[in-house]
Amino acid sequence: MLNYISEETHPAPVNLELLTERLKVLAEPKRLLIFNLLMEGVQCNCELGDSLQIPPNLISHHLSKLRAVGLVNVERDAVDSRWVYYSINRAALEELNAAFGAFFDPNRIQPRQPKCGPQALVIPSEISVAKK
Amino acid sequence: MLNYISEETHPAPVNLELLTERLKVLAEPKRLLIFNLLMEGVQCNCELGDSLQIPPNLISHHLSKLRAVGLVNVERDAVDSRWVYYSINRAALEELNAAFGAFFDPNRIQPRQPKCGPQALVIPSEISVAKK
DNA sequence: AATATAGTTCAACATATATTGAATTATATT
DNA sequence: AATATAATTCAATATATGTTGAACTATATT
Repeated sequence: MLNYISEETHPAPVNLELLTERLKVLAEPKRLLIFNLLMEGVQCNCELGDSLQIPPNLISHHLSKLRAVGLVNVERDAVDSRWVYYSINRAALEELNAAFGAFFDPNRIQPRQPKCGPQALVIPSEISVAKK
Repeated sequence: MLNYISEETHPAPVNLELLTERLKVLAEPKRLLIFNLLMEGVQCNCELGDSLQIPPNLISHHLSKLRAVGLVNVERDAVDSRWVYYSINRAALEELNAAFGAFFDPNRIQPRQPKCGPQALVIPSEISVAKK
């Protein structure tokens, strides 16, 4: 696991570890397609596999990754418990949306503050003069 | 490259291929830290490496990935072209934000529409009755 | 009780990519 | 001209993870 050591001097507006974890899971073509189908309310393993032409064991694998980061819920059919239904975890999705929006907010972009390069030698003194 | 074949029957609200590509690049701990620093206006390879305790060649590698998907811009120092300055591509970031927000919008979540499982045998006929 | 069904788990394999150290490029300094 | 500097490129390696086929679990049906 990575040491987010720069957090001390350069704090990010969100939990970077959690954000990375979730993005990693979502940044996979087939999982994003599965996620898209779940957004539409499709839920059993079989239908996901049929729609995407992916074998059920692979669907299982990808769903378990999505579950592991809390983005997807599971539920067994009350009548016939062989069927398993998957759904989007709305709270987790809202959390993800908020975190993503906060971290990748274009308004966070700051202009260059040169601490290296030729200008770094010049500008600091100019600033200190300007301040007085 | 994956065939986004389900696009026909289950269209996503955004270009999934581009979104996956960019998320893949961002879903890496060190790159997210680099990105965070760039948001603060830090830009040369050397300072990124110093802050994050990462060798310059590895910084180069990660920056090239970020550049490859258009999220980061490059510029050489006008006075001393040995220095290279990196910055966030604001337009790309705005595009990414919009796409992410559209795809992961919690309001897109639909209730289950059973097409398989025990209830699938019952409900369709009920619907057709209800429609008449 | 035997068989069928929905789904998961497992081990083996394939593939992608992060990491490392050395070599290279291009420019600036002495 | 020789050396130093900032950064990139390259080949080799390590690591993570998607994919596959077979075995397995649990429940339902006949």
